[in-house]
Amino acid sequence: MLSKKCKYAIHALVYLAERYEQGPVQIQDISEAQHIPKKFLEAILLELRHAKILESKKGKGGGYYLIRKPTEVNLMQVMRLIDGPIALLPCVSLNYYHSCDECKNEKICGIRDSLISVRDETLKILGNSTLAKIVKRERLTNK
Amino acid sequence: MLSKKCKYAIHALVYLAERYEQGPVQIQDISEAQHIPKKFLEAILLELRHAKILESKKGKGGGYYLIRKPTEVNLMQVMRLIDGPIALLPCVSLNYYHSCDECKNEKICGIRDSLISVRDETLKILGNSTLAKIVKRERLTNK
DNA sequence: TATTAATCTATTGATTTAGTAGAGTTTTAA
DNA sequence: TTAAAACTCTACTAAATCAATAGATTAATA
Repeated sequence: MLSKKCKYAIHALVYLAERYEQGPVQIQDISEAQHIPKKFLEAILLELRHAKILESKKGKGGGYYLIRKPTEVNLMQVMRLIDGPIALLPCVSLNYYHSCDECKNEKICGIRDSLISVRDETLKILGNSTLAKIVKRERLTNK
Repeated sequence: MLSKKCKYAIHALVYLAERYEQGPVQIQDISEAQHIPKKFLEAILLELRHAKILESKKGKGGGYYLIRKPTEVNLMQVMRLIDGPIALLPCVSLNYYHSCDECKNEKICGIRDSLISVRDETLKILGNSTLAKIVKRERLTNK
């Protein structure tokens, strides 16, 4: 399961993608529109800024805005950033690999194959789910 | 990520599948072979018994054993039992569904489509990963 | 220079995870 | 019939993570 934090991050990013290149959007605005606790959202947006997905502007007329194209930000990146590994076990993770201490021999472990398949399929779908596509989908459904 | 509990459960089941129809296996035995804390394993096996995957025999010569064929127990069942939902959000879960309180309209939510795809692909793979296949895989690799 | 809005540090309560302790019950075999 | 083996059940605990809050600070702008 995704953490609430991650879900919030995704919703905030989709909201900002809808307003791409339309100037900064205030935390308050996102918070109210997406029903995310303001202070919690602050921390999330800051993290996304450190990851160079967002940039911010202080003072009057300030706020947050996307600095990457909505076609270049996907769910895989966001989930890894906020929640960490996507794989179901550390020993099949690409970005957060570490071996299972219990397993004497990883090569022989019969459950890894399945989990590697799950990981690959999941990454394929999430990597393909860009903010642009999500926004497009919402606009179509809303018609 | 799977919990340790779930990983332990899978390893214990694979161990028992290797010994299918060969009589009860003691907790102690599984615990040592798979490096699982004995008391923790006790609780896990009990849960698997309540789920009618295992049965136990008390007293001398007792232990745990599979009461379903290794071809009829798969990772999907075990993960759902021990860790709960496989889906990445409650609102796309088949067995543990509940709506997101924040989302005003689930139909419009653009991220659900991707997460439904992830869920379906994951279920397909995990549902296909039976204990029998895992045991077979380990035996082949071990050759 | 007052106001607006992000930034940063720190803390907190609730929940989950991973495990432990110990008394109780059932079964078998000597 | 009784001792030992082995599962059963209840309760507890430490540590980590999650979800959120508080408050002081800094920067930009009109």
